[in-house]
Amino acid sequence: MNPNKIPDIIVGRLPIYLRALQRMADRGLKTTSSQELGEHVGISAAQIRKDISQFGEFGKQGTGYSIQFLMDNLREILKIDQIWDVIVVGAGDMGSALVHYQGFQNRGFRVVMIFDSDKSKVGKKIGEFVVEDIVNMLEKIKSLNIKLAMLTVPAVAAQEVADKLVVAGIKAILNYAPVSLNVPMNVKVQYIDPSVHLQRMTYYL
Amino acid sequence: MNPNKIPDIIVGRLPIYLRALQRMADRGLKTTSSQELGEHVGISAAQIRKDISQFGEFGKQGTGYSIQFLMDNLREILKIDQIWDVIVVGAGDMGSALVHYQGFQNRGFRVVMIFDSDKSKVGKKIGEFVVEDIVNMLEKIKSLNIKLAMLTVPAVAAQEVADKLVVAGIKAILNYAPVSLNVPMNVKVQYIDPSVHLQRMTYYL
DNA sequence: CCGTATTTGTGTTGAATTGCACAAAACAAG
DNA sequence: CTTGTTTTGTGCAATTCAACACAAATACGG
Ligand SMILES: NC(=O)c1ccc[n+]([C@@H]2O[C@H](COP(=O)([O-])OP(=O)(O)OC[C@H]3O[C@@H](n4cnc5c(N)ncnc54)[C@H](O)[C@@H]3O)[C@@H](O)[C@H]2O)c1
Ligand SMILES: NC(=O)c1ccc[n+]([C@@H]2O[C@H](COP(=O)([O-])OP(=O)(O)OC[C@H]3O[C@@H](n4cnc5c(N)ncnc54)[C@H](O)[C@@H]3O)[C@@H](O)[C@H]2O)c1
Repeated sequence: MNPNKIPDIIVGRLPIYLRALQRMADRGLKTTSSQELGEHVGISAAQIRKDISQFGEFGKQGTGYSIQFLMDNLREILKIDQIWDVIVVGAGDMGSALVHYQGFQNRGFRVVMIFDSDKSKVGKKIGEFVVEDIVNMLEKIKSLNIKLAMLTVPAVAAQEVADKLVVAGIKAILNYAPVSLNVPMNVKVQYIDPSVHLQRMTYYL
Repeated sequence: MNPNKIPDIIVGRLPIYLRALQRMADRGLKTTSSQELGEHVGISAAQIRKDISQFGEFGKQGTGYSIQFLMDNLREILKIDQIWDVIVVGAGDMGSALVHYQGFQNRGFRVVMIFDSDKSKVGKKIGEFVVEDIVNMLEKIKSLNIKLAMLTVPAVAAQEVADKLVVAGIKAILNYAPVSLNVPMNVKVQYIDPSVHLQRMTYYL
């Protein structure tokens, strides 16, 4: 693997490539080209080739890429050649949907626990999980050595809970609360806010 | 308003600024500065000033920005100085969560209908809505002149449903299905896929 | 085995984006 | 009114990102 610093923007596209490759593999295809992959994901062939070539030479001239081989390598690059345990914090509608969601399987993740502060929810079952009390969260995260969390608490509680997650050793937060989080530089945050996403499109209407 | 073409990347940051401003307004603040706003959203003050100045002069030297005034202008720029009707397609866990979600209020959107193809779901209530049959979707979208849709069907059905949405006149799709969509250039798509977002962070672990 | 078609990886160029720095405006205090 | 402080808007420089274009490698048909 190349020791050079890879731009975030390139890393951000790799999961998109991987997702498209997985769909091709599901349809029984064995090889593809930067051209074909580009048509699927809406990115130029040249850019795809350049992105992939940052990490090594995975294609064959004249033939293109072996889908399986490229997927294996992308998974390794993204460190999802393993299953990451993820916790959910906030056992409301969104937290429940995520716990029920079967789509993390085969994508590198597994929900292992869900936490809430509401005593009337603690102990209740959601899918196969029992809602855990947030007061035990730090201890559980540490003992299970969990690095990833999805945050589905109300906006007003999000920063406070994020602080707890950081203290517990969480290194990446997928934040569903509609608020920007303040975390140390070594902790990554990604945001999902449907209002923001919709607002990015209404400008063009 | 400046007639110049504004880069997508700038438009994409405006909703983030707006969200932070709304939170400041909720806390009773009246003015802010590019410096302060930047600390909240994790973007440099210079960049915020340059982004905002693409659309006009909304600040006062020495004082900063009136939060209310800047919010009003950002809403107008993003065309959310109105309420957009949005439909949900796919009445599963995610579709239900979106229908129940109160967070679209005050952000420019209102869910008005939810569709599904499963006859056993059609007619059932989800929140205050009755699930509509997807066979009536084209007609309903056209008669209500709806431009926005959130797509929460399984990946295998997503492209087919997206095609129907395009035919019906939908101009912006928020796609929750883990697949890239192929749509005409005049239709915008935004993607929400928690696996992709998580995969963008594991690289750095 | 040869000629044609395909497709990668990459050096180079060009475009887009960000960062820097400061004049000019606004305000507050005395 | 003057002086000192704050903060915007923006020209310019630096950096980052994307597009182009092509040599080199491979496959294939005959
Ligand atoms: N439901 C959606 O479709 C949707 C969509 C987009 C974003 N969101 C956002 O996701 C978050 C959750 O949404 P929701 O609809 O599930 O809300 P919800 O109110 O149904 O659930 C929030 C849960 O968080 C728990 N909680 C509150 N404070 C907590 C704390 N300090 N520690 C631990 N748990 C705490 C509550 O007890 C509740 O169970 C919100 O920020 C919301 O804005 C939701
Ligand atoms: N649940 C989650 O937390 C979650 C998270 C991320 C992404 N997603 C994605 O969102 C989508 C929906 O997820 P879900 O958990 O709600 O799934 P789900 O299976 O619970 O719901 C899907 C719904 O779509 C309906 N449907 C199927 N084909 C249809 C068609 N052609 N036209 C109209 N409706 C159709 C089904 O009847 C079902 O009601 C999936 O693509 C999933 O990958 C879900």
